[in-house]
Amino acid sequence: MATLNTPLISLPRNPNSQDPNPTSITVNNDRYFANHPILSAIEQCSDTKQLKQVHAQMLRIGLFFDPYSASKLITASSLSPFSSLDYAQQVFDQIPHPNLYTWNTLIRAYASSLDPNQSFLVFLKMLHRCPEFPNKFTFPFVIKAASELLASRVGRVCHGMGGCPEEALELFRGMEAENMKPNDVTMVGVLSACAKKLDLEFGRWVHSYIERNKISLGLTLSNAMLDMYTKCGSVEDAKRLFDEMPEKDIVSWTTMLAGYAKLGEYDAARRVFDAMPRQDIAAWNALISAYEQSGKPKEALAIFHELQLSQLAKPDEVTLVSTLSACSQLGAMDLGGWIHVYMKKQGMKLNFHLTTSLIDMYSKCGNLEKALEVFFSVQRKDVFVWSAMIAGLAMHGRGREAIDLFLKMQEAKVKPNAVTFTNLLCACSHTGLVEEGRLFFNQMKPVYGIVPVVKHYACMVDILGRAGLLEEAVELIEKMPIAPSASVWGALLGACRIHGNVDLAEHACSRLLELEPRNHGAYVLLSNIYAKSGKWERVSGLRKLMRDSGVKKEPGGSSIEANGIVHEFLVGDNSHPLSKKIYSKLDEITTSLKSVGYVPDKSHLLQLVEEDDVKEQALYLHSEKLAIAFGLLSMAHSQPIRIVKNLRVCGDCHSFAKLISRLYDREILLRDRYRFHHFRGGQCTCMDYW
DNA sequence: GTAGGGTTAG
Repeated sequence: MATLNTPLISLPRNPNSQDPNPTSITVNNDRYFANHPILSAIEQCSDTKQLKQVHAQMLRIGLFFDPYSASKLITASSLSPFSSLDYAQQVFDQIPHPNLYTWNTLIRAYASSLDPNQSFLVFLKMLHRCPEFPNKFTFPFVIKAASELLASRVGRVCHGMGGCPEEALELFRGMEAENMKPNDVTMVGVLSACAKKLDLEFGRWVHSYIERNKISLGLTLSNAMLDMYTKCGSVEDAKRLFDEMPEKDIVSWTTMLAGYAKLGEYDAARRVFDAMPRQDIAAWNALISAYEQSGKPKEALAIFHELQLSQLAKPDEVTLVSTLSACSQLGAMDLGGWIHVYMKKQGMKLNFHLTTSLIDMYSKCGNLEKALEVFFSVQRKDVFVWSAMIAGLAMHGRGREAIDLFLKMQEAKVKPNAVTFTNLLCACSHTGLVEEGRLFFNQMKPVYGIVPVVKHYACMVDILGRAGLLEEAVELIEKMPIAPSASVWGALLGACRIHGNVDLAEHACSRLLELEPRNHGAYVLLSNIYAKSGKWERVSGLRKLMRDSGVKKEPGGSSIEANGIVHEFLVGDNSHPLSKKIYSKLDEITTSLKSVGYVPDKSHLLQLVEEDDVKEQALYLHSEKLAIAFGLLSMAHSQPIRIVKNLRVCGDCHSFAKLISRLYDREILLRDRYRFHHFRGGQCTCMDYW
């Protein structure tokens, strides 16, 4: 055994000598000592006595505290012809902090023993004591023989846990450790959990596991696997499986359809839709929701209309949730309201999803009172319902009420989540509630157990920055435990615009552009700041920079719903059939506004427009002005003018709208990228704080 | 028994 005396040069410190706490030097690199000569000596042992000698040697020179080496010892003591599980357990118990590899080895040892159920106990201990999560090596070791009875029980539990994929997967792992052979029903639950966790690697492993264990791949299990592949982002794997399936049903087709649609491959999705033997409502819903969720609300509504015309299927709750969401995005309140009436006529009961969508739709379409009506009309409310209502109040600048609602939510014992806090902080920001914002932000972790993520920091920077507390905002950014995102710098930049801080703006802008070089919003904001302080040469420098780097300003657009039809206007748009009338109406408005002292604020107009175009300023009329003029032309006086804009409203359009609301005695509801502006009698609900 | 389509967000 001369090799046993080989000095252990490669060990950084001797763990077995003076160190009172040998655990501290456990090497985490499993293969660090893979070539140590002692390890081959282990393999040469032919009885327990020899093995014990090697063990002693390993302890003496410290090699034992290397997890990989210790595992070799466990393997030898448990799996060799002279195996002794008791001894293997002893060896294991000497390891101060066994790592995943070591645990796996012991589980494997028990799984191969006469009493495989023991491996389940070891597995439970591992879940309790091992800081690492079980991995794919944990399972193959422990699956030997099992009881079908228990397997199906666990299968059901897995299914019951469809809200908690994590636990379902853990159960599967636990089940394997208990030596229960999973059947196809179990695997459906496991795949469904994979799909929810978006774990492709594990999903692929489960696939091969199913094949290796000859679990019957029936229609349902195949469908579950299709779903796993599409959800985990591999539509290729799904397609391959789909083509191989001897039997397909409507679920298989819909799964493929949804897979393509979610990837934005709408043509492929449509081909699947048209090719399937029959389109039930789920298939329609898959198309509608894919469009709605990828910011294509018009396309979503077009499909909804097609569905109604075809009468091939009846809209259900899911259809209406997606369609309402499309209405929210567009500000299409007539259609949204129609859906609400339709639901009542159908006798549909409001579930949480529908309630949330209705509140969101009414809020985003500008009818906050109606949103509140829905909110108070339902008895039971979940965190989505509460959060949507808080968001609604927030975007309408009713921060105090949002906070009140947040407090009521706790009386109702509904636990707020991260989104609730985003909405709440948003409410504080729009209403300038600095103290409250600070308080809630600081309470998140200690009181509610919610760790602030970057979005919450962005809100907080926004709250502080808007209020002019730029130093405190910068301090917060510097102290952030996570890397500030573009939105954090964006919030700071926005604050610099309000408070005219050019130096800080330049800093924030450059940090933002480091993260998102093509963020045109950053250029526009900085340009606004330069323009406001009269630094025109810097404005043109910025313009050149944008041109050279090929960054284009996102064109502003506004939409307005009149008599059930959504009309869209782009900046300088003259494509509307009533364009001529709209422009002459605008002339008329401008003249009358000027007579009461309106002075167009050109700094917003000039900002990033090419020199030559500036001469044709009329071509660059902001879209909200066109939409307002159209609203005045085509809507009854009693009707408020509701406009949705894709960008933030500029100062000039803001004062323009205020004046119109007084001069023409019209209510104007303008939703911009960040919030609502509710103009009435020459005032705006944002109190000019936006 | 199990599988497809859904809600709040700087």
